[in-house]
Amino acid sequence: MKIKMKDGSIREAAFEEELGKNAFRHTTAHILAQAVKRLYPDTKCAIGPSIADGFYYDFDFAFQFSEENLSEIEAEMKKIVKENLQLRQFAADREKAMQMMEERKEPYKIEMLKDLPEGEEISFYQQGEYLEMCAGPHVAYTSAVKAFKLLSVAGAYWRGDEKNKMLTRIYGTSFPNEDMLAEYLNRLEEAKKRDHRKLGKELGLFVLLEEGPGFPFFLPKGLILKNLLIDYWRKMHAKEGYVEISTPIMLNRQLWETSGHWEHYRDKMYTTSIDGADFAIKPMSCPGGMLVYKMEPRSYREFPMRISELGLIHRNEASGTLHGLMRVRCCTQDDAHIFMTPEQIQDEIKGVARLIDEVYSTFGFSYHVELSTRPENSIGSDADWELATNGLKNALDDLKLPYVVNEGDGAFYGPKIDFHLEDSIGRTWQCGTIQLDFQLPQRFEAEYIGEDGNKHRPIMIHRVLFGSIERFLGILIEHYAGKFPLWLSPVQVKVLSLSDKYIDYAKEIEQTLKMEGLRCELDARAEKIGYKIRTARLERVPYMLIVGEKEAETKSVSVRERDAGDLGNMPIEKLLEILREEGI
RNA sequence: GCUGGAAUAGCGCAGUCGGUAGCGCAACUGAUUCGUAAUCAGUAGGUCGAGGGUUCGAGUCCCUUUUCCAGCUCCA
Repeated sequence: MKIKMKDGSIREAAFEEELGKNAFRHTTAHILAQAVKRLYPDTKCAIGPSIADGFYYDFDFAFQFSEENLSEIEAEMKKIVKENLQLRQFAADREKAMQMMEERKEPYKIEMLKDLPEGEEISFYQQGEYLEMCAGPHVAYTSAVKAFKLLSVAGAYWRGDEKNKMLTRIYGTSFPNEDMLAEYLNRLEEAKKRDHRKLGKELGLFVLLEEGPGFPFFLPKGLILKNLLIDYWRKMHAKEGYVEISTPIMLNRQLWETSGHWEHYRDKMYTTSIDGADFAIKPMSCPGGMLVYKMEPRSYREFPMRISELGLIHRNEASGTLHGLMRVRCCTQDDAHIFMTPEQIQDEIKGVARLIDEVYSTFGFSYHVELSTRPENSIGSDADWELATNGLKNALDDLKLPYVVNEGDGAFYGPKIDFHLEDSIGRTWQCGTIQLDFQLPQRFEAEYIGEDGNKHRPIMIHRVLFGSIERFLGILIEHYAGKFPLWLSPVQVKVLSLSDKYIDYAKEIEQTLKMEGLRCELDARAEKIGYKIRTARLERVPYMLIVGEKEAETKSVSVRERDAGDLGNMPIEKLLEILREEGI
């Protein structure tokens, strides 16, 4: 069973197990709140749920709270655990509940109370002197919480609305024993070593500089990766009946007015003027694709017409949201627009979903699916939205793909299916998406001649598989922890010479491998072999070839694999055979 | 954008009470010519993110600002 946690992450888990863990974490959140109230009685409490790997509690402190305060709270929490307080549940009617919360001067609880339906009994939990309005469930005694840790402090808007006051959120986690806590913290540390920003720097893949916040620079090895992903993508699309185009990154204001972007997406667009006319740099590729569609009369016989475009797009994302390659201001979307008849909708959506599954399986990614519905700031009629949303739903049902619904999270022109991937510490990122759009064809007055000889309006799908190549690459780096499969490795083989005496032979090997199309480097420094191996390993090079006297004499190489270690001595043909089998 | 933190050599970091900016790795030079995760010695490298202020004196204290980190909001 899939469970969507309050922090947005999706977990596969047995329901009872999940409930038990949640009750446990939720109780720890109560202990946290009780400790805070003891230490700083003026603090107002908001909410404190359990989340995927722990819990949080939102407070409104009467003073400037910082991480330095966490240790004194932890000390107080330990006391509460030791006191072994019982958590007693009781119900109260609305009036009584209101009275209790007013006595305790808890404005956030009062606000929540006001929103609860009339006549409903309200649940409370009491532990020692601390009273919390809460539906539960909880564990029975505070002493059950044997191991916990407060992890970080952050701001969070009251009720998740940026118009509201920002509260102070304390994150923590708890476990039934110290070993489990230590193991969790250790796992977190290990995961941080896979961070694509750290690996990107260590492996020389990309860099983000102060001169261009959110605008990544690709370094030689990173660009090899990016280009390899593109090669893979192009081959796949050629096979799937797509034609590729490329449209300008800058187009005039009128076009963006027609598409609706000027009105609905303007705050994220970079604009400029040319010869006195307004222009915008594209935040999406669809309007350009639309113009290509409209170039000449189209027939139903050409449908489904699948037009792909690796679009370089720019979006002025808010500064605080930037995150390595995962969230940038400039990226390459592996876009495609499919024009079709209404009858072709189901098959096309299913075809794209299958493609996405194929791509993600190739890299060994697991993903979850969300259906995002009509947002507030949208264009188009209710009927169109319903038709489009049902179209996506039916396709998902047909495919038997489990999904969660994300109300109001669709694009302004249509609903979408989103495919989410996880990074090394469990944050999820939207990558693939399939969007059904009735609006753009109308706005651009796109047409095709049907079987009946009359003009009709085509249906349009926008879709990406990677999402953005940058984000996908970020996920990829973390997924493999920098140890890319052979076919993706920026350097596939490194030749390590034992001393200068064998450099000529080492160069000969390097040349042979390069002629075979392998990405190969030679380490000919006057260093010991152990040191060269160490360097190559840190670079995560899949194969190391050691060449010295023995190899030069027998015209062979001694092979070391990144993980498997020594593979022994072999002729170069044998090595090539191994590499081909693995896939180059 | 919001809340809280951080910024010192290419990278990873130390720098106490405000009193001469340091360590390791990398780089460079020289020696070593070596058999599976670090050979030895030496050299060079800094407007301490930027701008202002307090002070006899600021990496250190204060203000402004930029970027980054965690989370929120938003999103591919």
